[in-house]
Amino acid sequence: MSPKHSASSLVPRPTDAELAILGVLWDQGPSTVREVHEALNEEKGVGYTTTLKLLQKMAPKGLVERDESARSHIYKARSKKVPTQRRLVSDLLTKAFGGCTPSLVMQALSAKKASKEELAEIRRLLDEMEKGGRE
Amino acid sequence: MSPKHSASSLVPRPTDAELAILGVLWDQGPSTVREVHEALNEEKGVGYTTTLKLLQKMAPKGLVERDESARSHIYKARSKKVPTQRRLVSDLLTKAFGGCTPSLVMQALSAKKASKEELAEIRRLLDEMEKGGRE
DNA sequence: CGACACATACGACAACCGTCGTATATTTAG
DNA sequence: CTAAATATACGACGGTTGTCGTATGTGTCG
Repeated sequence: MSPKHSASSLVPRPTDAELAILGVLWDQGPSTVREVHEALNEEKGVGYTTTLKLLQKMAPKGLVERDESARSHIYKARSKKVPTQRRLVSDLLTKAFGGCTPSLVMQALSAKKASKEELAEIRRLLDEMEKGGRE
Repeated sequence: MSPKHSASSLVPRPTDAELAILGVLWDQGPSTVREVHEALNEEKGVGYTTTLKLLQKMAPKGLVERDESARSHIYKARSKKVPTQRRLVSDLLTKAFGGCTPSLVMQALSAKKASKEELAEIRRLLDEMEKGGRE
């Protein structure tokens, strides 16, 4: 009953670069530009001002919010991890799989071999799902 | 043994509009621009030359190929459906889920409730997978 | 105090995406 | 044969993305 499914499509879908930044923010929690930049540059080399600009552009979009009270502004993810993931996967589901979930799951499983533990985990999810959700 | 895993990253990842076109081509098989255009316009309204231009741009990228022997050129999907789907889902897996497959599967399942049949289908896939692929 | 490090602001830019208008060639109808 | 219909070619454009250089403000250290 509770109106939990707002889905809130006001926030645009994050681009690849934005998603990378959100990933850092989700991992590390609120961070300065420098912290984000350095976490990002472990992998790939990009200029500091690039990260800065990205974060600046993400704020008005509602993807992050910032606290400017300190000299080094603190950025904080505003779109939460799980809903964002769900949104992205849902998007892919309709655009590339015609809404056919098993097909997507199958491709996901064959794209990267999952460990036994992971397979068991998925099985557990299916049990939960079948118990609760009837169609 | 067989070198099936070329993964062939020469073909770029299709964009949203390109994916919609590929979807039509996958469904209908080789088609003229007009056929693609009209199949597409059942849903959304876009100009004929837009579809044309898209297809023209997709050819040099290797996404489609065309037969110009007839006056109305025939376009044919060059990137196959399943590998493309796998590529897209694999992409999302690394970019948004840190490579954690169960997490992606979970979000997929909660994004759109699957029918009992679909759940059973997925279960069957898991069985196959556990039988064949050991980690 | 003065110089240097560091932070933000912001303009610019090349590449790309989706869109369309228009020009031109070819087929077809009358 | 001429006119309308239909096909492709192609340039252009507005918006977005990711990139950076540079300007400017602000702390800090000796």
